[in-house]
This record gives sequence, C-alpha cells and structure tokens, in this order.
Amino acid sequence: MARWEPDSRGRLERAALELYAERGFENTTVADIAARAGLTERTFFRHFADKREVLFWGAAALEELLVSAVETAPESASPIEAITSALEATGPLFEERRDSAQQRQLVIVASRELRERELIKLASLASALAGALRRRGVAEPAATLTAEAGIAIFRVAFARWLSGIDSRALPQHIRESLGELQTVTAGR
Amino acid sequence: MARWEPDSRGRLERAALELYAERGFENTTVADIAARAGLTERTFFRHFADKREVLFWGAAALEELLVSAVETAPESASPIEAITSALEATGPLFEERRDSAQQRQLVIVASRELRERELIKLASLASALAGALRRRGVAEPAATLTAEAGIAIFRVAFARWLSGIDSRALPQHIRESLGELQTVTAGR
DNA sequence: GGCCACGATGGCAGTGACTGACATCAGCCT
DNA sequence: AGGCTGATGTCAGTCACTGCCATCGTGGCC
Repeated sequence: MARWEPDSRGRLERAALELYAERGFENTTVADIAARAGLTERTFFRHFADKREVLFWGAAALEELLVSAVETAPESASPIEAITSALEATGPLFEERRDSAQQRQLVIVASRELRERELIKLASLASALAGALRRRGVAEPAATLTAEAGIAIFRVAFARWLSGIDSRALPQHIRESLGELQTVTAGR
Repeated sequence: MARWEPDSRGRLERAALELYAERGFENTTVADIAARAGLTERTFFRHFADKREVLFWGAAALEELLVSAVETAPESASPIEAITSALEATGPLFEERRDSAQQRQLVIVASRELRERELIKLASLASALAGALRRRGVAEPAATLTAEAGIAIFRVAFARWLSGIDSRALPQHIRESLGELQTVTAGR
C-alpha cells in the first residue's frame, strides 16, 4: 500500500490546466489547484517553481529535441535549413496532441503573465538554437539571427496550424512560413 | 507652497533604477524604493502597475514613434524597408542616452523577471508594427513576419551598439543586421 | 524480525507584492 | 467663506512563495 496516491506531479498539472481554463489564471489560487489534486500548497511549490511554470514543464524536452536535431543535421545543410528541418522534426510531437495544445494555448493567450512566461521560454529556445549553430561553426551574429528567425517562423506556423484555417500538418506550415519570411526579407 | 515635493513619479523612477543597480532587482523591496523617494509604498503602486513596470515606462513612447514612422514611410518602400527605416529613426532617441541605456540594460539582463517584461514589451511592439504594416496594405502573415524580423534585427543591433565593440551609430548597426538577416535567410 | 535512513508530504510561520476602502489637506473655483 | 479635487497617506487584507521542522510508509541492512 503506497503512502500516497501516485503521480502527484501529473495530478497537479491536470488540476492547474483545468482550473486555468475554467476560471482563468488570475482567478485561480495555488491553494485551489492543490486542493483539487488532493495535495497541499507546499507540495505544489516542491514540484513547480511558481504558478506559471506548471504549464511550461515540457519546454526543456522540446529544447533538447531541437538542439540535438540541429546538431545532427547534415553538414551540408545551411544554417537556416538546419533550423527549419529541426523545427519540422517537432511535428509528430505536437500532431498527436493538437487538442490539448490548443486548450493550453487558449489559456496562455488569455493571461499576460502566462504570455510573458511563454516568451521567455521561446527566447531561451532561441539562444539554445544559436548555441547549437555556433557549434556547427556558424559565426555571430548570424547564429543568433538565424535562430531568432527560426523562432519567428515557428510562432507563425504554430499559430496557423492551431487555428485550423487549413488542414495541413505543422511541418508544411513551417516550410510555408520560411518561404514567406524569405520573400519578405528579400524585399527592396 | 506646494503640499508635496514635485515629480514624485520621476523620483520613484530614479530611486528604483539606483537600487536595482546597487543591490539587484530581487533584493530591493518596493518599500525601499518608496523610502528613498520620500514616499510610501501605496504611492508607488499608484504610479506604476508593478515593481517591474518602473523600468519600462518609456516603451509606449517608443511604440508610438515607430508606428508613426512606419505609417508615414513613402508608399514606394517595401515592408521590410519601412520597418528598418523606422527602426533607424529611433537612433537619435537612444544615441543621446547611451550611458543610461547601458546601465538599464545591465539591470534588466541581471534579472529573469525583468527579461520577461522586456520580451513582452518587444512582442507588443512587434504586434503594433504588424498592425501598421497591415494599414499599409501588407497581408498576413507577411506583416507579422516582417515585424518580427524587424524586432530581431533591432535586438541584435541594439546589443552590438551597446556593447561598444565598434563605435558606429545605432542606425548603421541596424542596416548591417538587416543585411546579415537577408544573407542568412536566403541560405539554401 | 527489528532497526534505520530516505524521500515525499504536511503544517506553520514569515516576507513581500499588490489591492481596496477610507482619511487628509493644499490649492483652486465660485 | 465654503466646497471640490487630486495627490498622498494609512491600514487591513489576500495571495505567491520560502524556510524549517514533523510525520511516516518503504526499502535496505544486520
């Protein structure tokens, strides 16, 4: 007989997402979340650094995936190609959970604090990608600019994919956004 | 005889920047700031929405300047050209206060919370610029991508300008970063 | 079988950011 | 003179987050 119900972290995650969706992030207290998960506030803060972090737990895994995809891209690939194909490689990871990604995104967009946190996660992603490019021999500021461009592409592509205005898969949206960025930056 | 010393807002701003620089953002309480400005905590929160906002008060003015520069750019200018020249137009505004901009940036970089706030200000800038482009007849997602590219250019250029590794003015750095982004995105 | 160290959780007190309600009072208007 | 206004002060309250110590099944060890 276990002393406690298992998977307290997962219970906290689910309870938080539910409550944020039901009544909004700002109208949810950590005590509410803990109560729904059958735990205490103190335990919440042992699993998550703060009230926002509970939604961004997966960012570290995403970062690892992208960085290793950039590092293992064929040597012949140009920097922007390495980044773009790494982004495309995240397709399967998101494609499976489109619905939960959509709900999560709704919650985030509704709260300024959560949008802030999302931005810093993306910025950290960009700087990790720039680091991976440097390890491929790309100099600064090209590495940073390429990584930032990649994140911009991803943001646009992800939003269009989630919105569902057309039914193509995420990698197709990424390719298309790359093309649009190329068109737009070339503009004279 | 005035009932209070004048310019309480300015006093709070200066006190906050000093204290953040002296002992760090996280080691400064709002009560400390108010005390140094000769006011109370409550008054601080009447002038600034929160402890971070005191450093970002100027963002609204910058946004207005950039938006109106984009809107009044010659009709013949391409989107990326309109954005870039708007960014260049901020040169004088920063050039005068390089030292204080540098100190402020040191403070921001030292604190995760302040970096978060800076990112959301830049994101709001990007979406305002995208709006201005749309008013020029640029369609989505080109407008958003161009605006995001512009912000990436600005971030890189601003950092290089502040670092002082070469002594050119901000607009020159912006031009150069644009060129680098073009090179990098064109990559095949 | 008994002992003990470990690890996840609870309980609790404390700090600090932020808010709402009400009080104060110099200067201005009439 | 008398009343109104706007910036400030005071105070109590909520909530995010932290440090410290207590609890107690579990698993290893003798």
